[in-house]
Amino acid sequence: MPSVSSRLTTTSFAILGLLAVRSWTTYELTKQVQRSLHWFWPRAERKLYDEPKRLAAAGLARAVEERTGRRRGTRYTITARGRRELASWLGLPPAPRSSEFEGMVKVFFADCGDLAQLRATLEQIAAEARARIDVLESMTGDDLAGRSQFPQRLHLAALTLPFQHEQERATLHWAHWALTQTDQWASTTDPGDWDIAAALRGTLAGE
Amino acid sequence: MPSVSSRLTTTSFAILGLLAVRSWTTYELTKQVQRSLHWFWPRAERKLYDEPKRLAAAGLARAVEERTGRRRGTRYTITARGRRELASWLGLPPAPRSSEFEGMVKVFFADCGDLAQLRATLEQIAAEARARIDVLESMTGDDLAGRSQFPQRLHLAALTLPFQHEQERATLHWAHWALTQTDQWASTTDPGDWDIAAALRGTLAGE
DNA sequence: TTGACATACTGCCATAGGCAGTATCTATTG
DNA sequence: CAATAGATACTGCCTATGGCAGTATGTCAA
Repeated sequence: MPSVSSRLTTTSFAILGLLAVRSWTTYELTKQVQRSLHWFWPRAERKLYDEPKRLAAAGLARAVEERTGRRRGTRYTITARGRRELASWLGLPPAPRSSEFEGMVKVFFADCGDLAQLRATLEQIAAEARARIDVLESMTGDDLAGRSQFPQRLHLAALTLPFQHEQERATLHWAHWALTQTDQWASTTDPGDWDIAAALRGTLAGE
Repeated sequence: MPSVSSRLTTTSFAILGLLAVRSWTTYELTKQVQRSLHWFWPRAERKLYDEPKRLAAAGLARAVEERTGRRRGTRYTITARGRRELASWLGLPPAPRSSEFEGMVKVFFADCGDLAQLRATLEQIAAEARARIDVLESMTGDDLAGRSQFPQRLHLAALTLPFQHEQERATLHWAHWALTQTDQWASTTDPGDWDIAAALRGTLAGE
């Protein structure tokens, strides 16, 4: 059991937010995080078993053990104090965005490998963005068709989904652009006649 | 001293990549990560003192102690084996992108707070994106003006900078759009006459 | 009845974040 | 010349987190 004095983190409040929507078992929480939070606050499944315990220890959630036959299960529900802490937290300035993009690390150091590797990486970046767009389109289609999980929160989904779509579309567009640009490269250390300055100027102009 | 059997991580290869460009002291590495890698592979400064040691222990980098008077310093240089491992790693498929966006967590759970908090969060998201655009424009301007730190790698900067610009512009654009949409909301739980379906349809159309 | 999948959860170990601290050099200012 | 601020250099310590692998039980279809 984690110490009650452990501090609350963004993950704590993110899970509190889900508990504010409804009560969940930890297994349900892991599924819901995968479906929603993962887009902008990804967390390891393993830790989603610990966090609700920490919230309960801090008095921000209540844990109730359930049984299905001999198989135990714990259901977590937010407390009034948890709602107040969450409301307070929402009033604090958010931490800066941060992004982990291993594919971009590979592009950035492409000169240590060969052109086929760089292009394969770009193809993989494009494929992942495409797959994510499919998932987002499916989710948005469900919402439009009235199959929303939480209809009373639809306006919030309508606020956040556009951002995710835009990020994935921008990533797909960039990967395609980069594939086109590198098509004329002689090697990863020799871009041939590629107009670097034009690419940089295009960057400033927002092309 | 970390165990030689410790596995290599994306961070290991990212640091190897910087060592492939030139040799660095750890303090120089922390500054360079802040300037470049941080955009797509942010890492805590504290750990950037450990990682080169791990690379040296694994035979992928060489550490040479220097002295300035009585103040010690260690300079790290990539080894031939390190270059080969880096080249191999570049041929592996990249891990999925992931993003931590605390501001979006707050937007997503805005119904637990009030409208002023939501709008303040959106303003802060916009302010940060704007600040980042300024930094990126300055970097791109330097590159265009021939003040590039590594002119022989300019083609790689011209490949990766457009992506960063686009991400920040898309974020700024979205924050402004969200501010406009929420302007007509009665509260965080009542969007008034806001056309949710139109917003969702706009999402699919890429508006 | 069996096997696959769903549900439920933890131990363990490594990586990573972050705060705070100590140490020394350099340059500027009074 | 002395003091101060900033740059350079680094580690201890503690918590948060990722991830693998494992055990356990229920449900359903073949």
